[in-house]
Amino acid sequence: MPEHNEELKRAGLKVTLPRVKILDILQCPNNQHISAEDVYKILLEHHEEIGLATVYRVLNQFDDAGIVTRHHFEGGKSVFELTQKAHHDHLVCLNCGKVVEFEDDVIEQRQVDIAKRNKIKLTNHSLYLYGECEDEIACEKYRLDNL
Amino acid sequence: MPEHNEELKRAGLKVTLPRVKILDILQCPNNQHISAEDVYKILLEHHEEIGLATVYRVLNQFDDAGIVTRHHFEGGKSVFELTQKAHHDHLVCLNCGKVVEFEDDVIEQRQVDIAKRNKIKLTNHSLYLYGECEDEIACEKYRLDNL
DNA sequence: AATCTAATTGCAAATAATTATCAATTAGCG
DNA sequence: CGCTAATTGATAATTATTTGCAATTAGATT
Repeated sequence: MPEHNEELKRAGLKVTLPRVKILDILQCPNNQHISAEDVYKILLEHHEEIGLATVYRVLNQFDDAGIVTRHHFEGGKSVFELTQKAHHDHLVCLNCGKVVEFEDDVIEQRQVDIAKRNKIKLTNHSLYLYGECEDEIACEKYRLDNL
Repeated sequence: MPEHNEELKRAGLKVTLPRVKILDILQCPNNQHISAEDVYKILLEHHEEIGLATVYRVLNQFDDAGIVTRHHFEGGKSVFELTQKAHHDHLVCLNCGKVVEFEDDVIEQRQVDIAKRNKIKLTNHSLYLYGECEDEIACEKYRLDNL
């Protein structure tokens, strides 16, 4: 927990209950790639009286501070994940919602080359692969577990 | 124009004024990668009395029929482009909004491999590169021209 | 060409995701 | 401990998009 305090202070943010709780939730392996709405739902389940507006505000502050990374998966709403040390991209199952992270140096390098060739200084990129789990039974189980 | 009629009929859609006008707009080189709102604005400029809801509905029908492809660039709103024969990805300048299309067979192939390795049947993907034009003068000019 | 019917449209109201307002509360420096 | 700016909660506002429904219309059928 004290590591949370440090992270927040480093970002110039006061250590408040909403921020610490939200970091706790983001840290949980089940909650990688989670939407603001879902963070809010989990807070409710934990009987934390934190407003949805605060969740949005805090996630935006975390994004600005680089603590979380925002993604726009298909489906309209933003999802957030704790910023990892290493860059990676995402593979998403459209049936069960499972997200697999991957990194591919060849793809990364070709992106840089393409940008250079077009005389554009690359600032960031998003690569999302969408598909369906080949193991349908495991897929359905995952979907139900994360209803 | 008759080519529009054929395209619509093939999709099982009646040939109506809104649909033809919207296809006209999408076809214009200036309007590749255009939002529903912007299609609507152009219709207004052309004094076409077509409602915004109709624009959304038609674009969705075109998307379902494969006539257009929907993209989620950064910034929240969907943009549409006429579906091209060949798949391609996009490079977007965050200053002027210019969109460059590119295709890279190596990247495509690696995506397929990554999906296979993770036992997910790839259905589609989105790859967007974001950056800033290196030629700032041309960039600013482009931005102003497309205010 | 007149008729018919299901598809289409326009408008306005409804949703969904997110942001802004503002008064009340609070972290943490002095 | 007191102060002040940062933070929060509740609610209203915004933005992007969809939906309900009555009126209109494309195009198949007489």
